[in-house]
Amino acid sequence: MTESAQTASRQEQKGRTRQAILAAALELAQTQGFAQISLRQVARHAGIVPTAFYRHFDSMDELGLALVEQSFSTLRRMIREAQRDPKVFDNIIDAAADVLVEAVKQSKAHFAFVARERVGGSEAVRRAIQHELDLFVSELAVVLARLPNIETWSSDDVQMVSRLFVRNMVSNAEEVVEMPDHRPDLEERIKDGARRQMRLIVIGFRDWKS
Amino acid sequence: MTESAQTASRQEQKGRTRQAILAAALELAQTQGFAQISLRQVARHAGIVPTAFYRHFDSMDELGLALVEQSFSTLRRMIREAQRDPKVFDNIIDAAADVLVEAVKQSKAHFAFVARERVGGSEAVRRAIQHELDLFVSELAVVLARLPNIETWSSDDVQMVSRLFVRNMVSNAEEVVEMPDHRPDLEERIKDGARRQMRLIVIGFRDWKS
DNA sequence: ACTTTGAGTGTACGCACGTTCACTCAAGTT
DNA sequence: AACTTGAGTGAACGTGCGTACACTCAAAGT
Repeated sequence: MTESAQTASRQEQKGRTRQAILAAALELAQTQGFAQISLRQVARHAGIVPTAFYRHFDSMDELGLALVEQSFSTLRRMIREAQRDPKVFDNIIDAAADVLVEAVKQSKAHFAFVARERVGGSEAVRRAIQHELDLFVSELAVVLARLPNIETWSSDDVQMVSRLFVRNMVSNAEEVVEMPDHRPDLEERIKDGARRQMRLIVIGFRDWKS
Repeated sequence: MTESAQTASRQEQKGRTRQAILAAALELAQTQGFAQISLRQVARHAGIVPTAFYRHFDSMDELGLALVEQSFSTLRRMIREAQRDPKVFDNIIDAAADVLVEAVKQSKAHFAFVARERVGGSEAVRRAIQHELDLFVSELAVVLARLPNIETWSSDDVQMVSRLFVRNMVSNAEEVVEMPDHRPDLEERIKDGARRQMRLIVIGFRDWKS
């Protein structure tokens, strides 16, 4: 990449190339899975020479970790925005199902990456994703604990419900990822399934405690 | 492998080598994931020369499919045996949790393979696993439908509960797989979690239908 | 006793890979 | 205007890969 845009402060350009690498890796990972793509493929797709890759990441593993970070920061932003919506208090379940499907649709590639590499990736990437998911369970527990009905539960119980929610989120995200594009019927089905499952968890939990 | 055992009818020997290849692939897949191991690695580990591999499988993909088949036939055998145990009728939930943990512990490698390649594998392997899991949902639905309490439910409802059970089974299998060896405390925790989750599903479902 | 069959061997090939190294040349600094 | 910095280049290396091909040599078939 001798040139790339006329707007080019040095660090701007570096950031742009970095993003190009991330985007290239994410796209390639879609079809073959991140674990099986090569440094040279990524470089080629990003329009740089293999050795230039090292100016941005020490190894493919570090690229993977950067993608994990990017994926979860996207997710966190969406959750934070959704929390501002007052309907969350009325009906957390429907809101969560909507957010889930919307979020996954909007950044399918990131979710696909996380879903795949969570179990299929390298040791380092797998650990990073598991750590982020654990964090996410705790964060969601905090949100849930503030909800009517739930605010009286013990924090252990809230934690477990949160874990079940996240587990279900992962499962449903996998389904949305595998879903062919432009099939609103399937999408509605998955949303509906997610809603039912979450309701199930809440109801089952409530009744079983009594 | 010029020789391997003195008992050697030709097809016996071929079968033995085939098993050696399958075992080698399964073991290697444990650490790195099946998708990233090479034909040559498998051959080396199985004690044959790379070209001999082709006498048994046309490609690594076909080897993967064979492993899928092997994994699920192991699982099916265990389920079939467990069904003969009368306690299944009294308490399908505890029985299922026991079977799950026992089965996964006993053939950890196969479960690890399935859990990983279900999302991380090649297109062909992924599809094969998904297909087997779909089959399994239907088979389990048949078993469930015969159970007291459940026998009055609609078949759609039974199918959905079955799907949730299987989804949970996959999640818990993943956990057992990641579990370090010789930690009966963790094992009991996972079993307990699985039991609670299944109870949750059943209770939630029953109460919500009413 | 002979021929046929086919699992396993050994060599050799072209290819993509990760990484090294010395380089260019524009942006940023003095 | 001269100097420094560092993102991107391009050639070269050693390695492991999948696969082709000609082979050996016992078991199985006649």
